[in-house]
Amino acid sequence: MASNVPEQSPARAPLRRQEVTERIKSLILQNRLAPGDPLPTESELCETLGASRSSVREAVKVLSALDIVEVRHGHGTYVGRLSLAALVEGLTFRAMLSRHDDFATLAELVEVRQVLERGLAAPIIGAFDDGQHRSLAALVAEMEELAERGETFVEQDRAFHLLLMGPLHNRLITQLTGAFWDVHAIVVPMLEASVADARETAAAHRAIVEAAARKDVPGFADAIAAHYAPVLKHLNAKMGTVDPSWPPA
Amino acid sequence: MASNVPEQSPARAPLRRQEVTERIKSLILQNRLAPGDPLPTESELCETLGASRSSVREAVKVLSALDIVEVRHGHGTYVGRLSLAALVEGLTFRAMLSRHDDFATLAELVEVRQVLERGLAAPIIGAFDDGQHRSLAALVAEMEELAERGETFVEQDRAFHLLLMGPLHNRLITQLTGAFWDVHAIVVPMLEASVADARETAAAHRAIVEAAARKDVPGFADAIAAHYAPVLKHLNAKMGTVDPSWPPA
DNA sequence: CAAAATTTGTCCGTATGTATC
DNA sequence: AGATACATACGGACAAATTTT
Repeated sequence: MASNVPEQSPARAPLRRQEVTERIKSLILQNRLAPGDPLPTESELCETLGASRSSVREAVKVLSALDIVEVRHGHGTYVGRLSLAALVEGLTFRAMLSRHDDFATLAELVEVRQVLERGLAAPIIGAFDDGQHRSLAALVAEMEELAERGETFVEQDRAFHLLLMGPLHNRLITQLTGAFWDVHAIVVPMLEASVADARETAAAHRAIVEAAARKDVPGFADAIAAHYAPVLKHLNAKMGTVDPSWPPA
Repeated sequence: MASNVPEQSPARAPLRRQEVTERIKSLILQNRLAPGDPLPTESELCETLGASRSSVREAVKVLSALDIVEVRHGHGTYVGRLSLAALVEGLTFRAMLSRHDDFATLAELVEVRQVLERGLAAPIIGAFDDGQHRSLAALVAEMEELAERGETFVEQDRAFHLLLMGPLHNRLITQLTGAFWDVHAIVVPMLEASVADARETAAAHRAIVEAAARKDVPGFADAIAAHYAPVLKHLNAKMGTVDPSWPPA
């Protein structure tokens, strides 16, 4: 059960690409660069680091996948936004791969989202103010309007949950919320697991806002649970379901 | 090689590497491969996908960074373990980059860990049984023994928190716990932010186990809070601290 | 508008290191 | 130890995208 830290059996020659990767990271750290700051060009990195262009490029691509670096074709290489894009891509792939047997991965994801929001009930309500109330109420109104017309409201839904977390001033929580939501939004349509009734979902969001406005912590937690309950029920009901017609060519 | 179809305006030709990346992912999905299953060799992928080695290699490196693919030098390419290694690397880098100004990133990380464990108090206690009690108590005993000798116990600490989450049967929660813990363990030593007193930490873990054994949900949540409180206090106290002597050459 | 300069993207050929039989 | 299969690394050439002149 060793954690994923150095493994040094027979001191093996470190791979060239790995060396370059680490040195680029050090370059950013030691120069205290910020997202958007320019990095040396490929050829400059080749000279500085004494590596071929192939090695440098592969290293840059790895860092690009982690959003530590951002590459713009014909323009240059820059420090990345350090987002959780890699988490989204990894979890999305995992969910799609496990989908054939069951929907366990997706259900686990929903559980985590629920734990985060329920566990943060007290601080969320503590920081709940009028401005936030108005913004959330407006989003819910949009949801209800769209639901009545038989339309969906993915954008409003995402904004709602992010806005709920915003006042906590914890960027990691906000980004995790967004990341988990993104995975869900990407995977669910591919499962053809039609979402719950839109009106029901809109009503659940309204209940969350109202509980928060009442400063009712247990009520808020219950409203969160009620919001996720139909999703979890639906996923658990589809366990074992297989759609052999997907993915298409 | 002139394009007989002049691509006009917004529809930009997708990059070769991106195409290859997607097709390798599709290859895994459509063939329902599992972690450890072998993938075609580089040259085979070049033929199948009609791309050069460079493009294939860069694509494979990206997938390797996400642990969707695993490359063993001189052996072959295989489906990866789909771990959260990319999350660990990304968060670690972010924490080290933000360290110059403050310890906000690390503090946010600790908050998330706390929310997860506190929010899961009820299900954890619901699934708490004798075997788990013995395992956790044994770990705590080791901690106390090591603390008395003035030693640390990172391995026992990591195992403790993973064991706490184990019975929930939610792999995502378990992996997130491990990932967050890893980031913390990697970053903290680099900050020279000396950890709290080992005996105090061991005692906090014992309090958690005892509350769980009593089936005392609020007591468990309080014990979790008491466990993280000194860490958060310490991080907040160091806000703005800068150690110009790091990193070394 | 057009050409040039800069930078990343792609391809090829070759040589080397590594693991397995 | 040798042979084979595979990934790693290098260098050069040209294509594509972007900005500047």
